[in-house]
Amino acid sequence: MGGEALGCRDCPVRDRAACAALSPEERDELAAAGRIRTLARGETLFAAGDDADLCATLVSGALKITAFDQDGGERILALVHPAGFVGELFTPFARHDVVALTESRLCLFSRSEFEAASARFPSLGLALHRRAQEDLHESRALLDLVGRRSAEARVAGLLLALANAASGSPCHPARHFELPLSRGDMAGMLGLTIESVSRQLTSLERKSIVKRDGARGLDVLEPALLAAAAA
Amino acid sequence: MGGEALGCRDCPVRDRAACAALSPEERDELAAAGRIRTLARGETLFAAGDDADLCATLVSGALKITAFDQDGGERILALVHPAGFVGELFTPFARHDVVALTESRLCLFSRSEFEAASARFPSLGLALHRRAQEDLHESRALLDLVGRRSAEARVAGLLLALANAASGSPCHPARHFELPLSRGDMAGMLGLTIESVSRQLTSLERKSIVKRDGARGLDVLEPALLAAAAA
DNA sequence: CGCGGAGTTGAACTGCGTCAAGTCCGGTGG
DNA sequence: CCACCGGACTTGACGCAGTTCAACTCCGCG
Repeated sequence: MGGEALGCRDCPVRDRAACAALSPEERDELAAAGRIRTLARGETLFAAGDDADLCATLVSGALKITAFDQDGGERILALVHPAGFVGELFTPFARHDVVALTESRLCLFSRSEFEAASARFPSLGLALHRRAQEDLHESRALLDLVGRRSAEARVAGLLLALANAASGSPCHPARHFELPLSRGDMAGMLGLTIESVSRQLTSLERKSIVKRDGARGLDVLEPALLAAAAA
Repeated sequence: MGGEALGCRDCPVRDRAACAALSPEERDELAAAGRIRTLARGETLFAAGDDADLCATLVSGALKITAFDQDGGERILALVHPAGFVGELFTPFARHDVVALTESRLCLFSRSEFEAASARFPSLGLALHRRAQEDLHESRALLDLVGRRSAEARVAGLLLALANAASGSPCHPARHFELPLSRGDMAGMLGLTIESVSRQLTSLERKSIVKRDGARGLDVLEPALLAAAAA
């Protein structure tokens, strides 16, 4: 529960997160209500069914939002990247688990305080609304990726999305990056098995489209072919 | 482009739609900016790439939000039920097609006027935010349904969702209703083929869980078994 | 009456899941 | 330092659920 005070001045997401919509004075006021928390890889922020009394913006690292199908299989519904926001603002209980994929730093608020702030500062509420809309589009993009596409297309599409997220700029993929997801996580996102993901990776490697570098590193050798495979 | 004036007093969704958050005077003011439009089955409200200068709440009928994979296959990303809201508030272009599944009545606004109104009336902006959050949850629920579940579970889950939507109350399914979706639409939502959907329907019927009544009618004989099949 | 679109059904094919080894790697302890 | 272990990942063989392809039925409509 490491609760330090907030240092907004050198926050890496200070002008992309929801709070970037605030004036410096307003932000200071909000910061007084929040605190920093660090999550180790695999640690869960909150679980489905918990009181939804927390919310947070992600400062660094990566989170997953997961559900479980009756037989215990994990389904990943969304990834959260830095500057992303998590927490239920309108429902009494959390609907899904939120778990750190890598060591992560969060800017944590009590939900009631955050709601009060977004009522007081309309620009904050608007920024959150915009963010919810983006989450919706990402969710639909994932839906599109997972529905009725071959295993190769799904894996290629996910790698492309991760490469785009890894390079700061959203439209050209990073040439080299570390996968934040285990094979099991990828399988859970794509609705495949671990084995299928692994096979598709080796297949993409045999075609010289990507190259694995250790368990988690990845080189994108042919971005165009990767995009084509994702079609 | 049938543009009548708005008659909010006897609007069937007057206390469930976003505008229900407004006071009567505020609503009158908003209504002055909007107009009613009727869409025939199959007619499209706007298409991906269009300027996003329109938004609307659905008064009656049903819409689908669709994308197309390269080879022309249709993927349905979401359904819109009465009181639902469509339109991009934060992006310059529409991302997806929006098409009427059945004859539908919409309450139509220009986007700029609607944005102005939601800036002027914070409760309207908040109601839209809440609605976006609900859409997000629905999208994730669909993601969960479509990922790694058997064809039977997907069809059963969709029928259950449609039955719940058809009964006004969201938690007990209607015993009899008309499917707003064609087989092709269902297949497009679930990531299956038309043939698979058809087979699963006959299978559910053989198990006496549902009963088809003409091309579109459906009786839910055993809600509990249907829910079990959707697990 | 004949046409066309939507739906159903059947038979054969195939991509992915399942199961079962096997490999790689980091950590722990002798 | 090496030996051993366990977890994450890879690879192979096989079976099956769902796709594909191809009739065929049903029904509304000109």
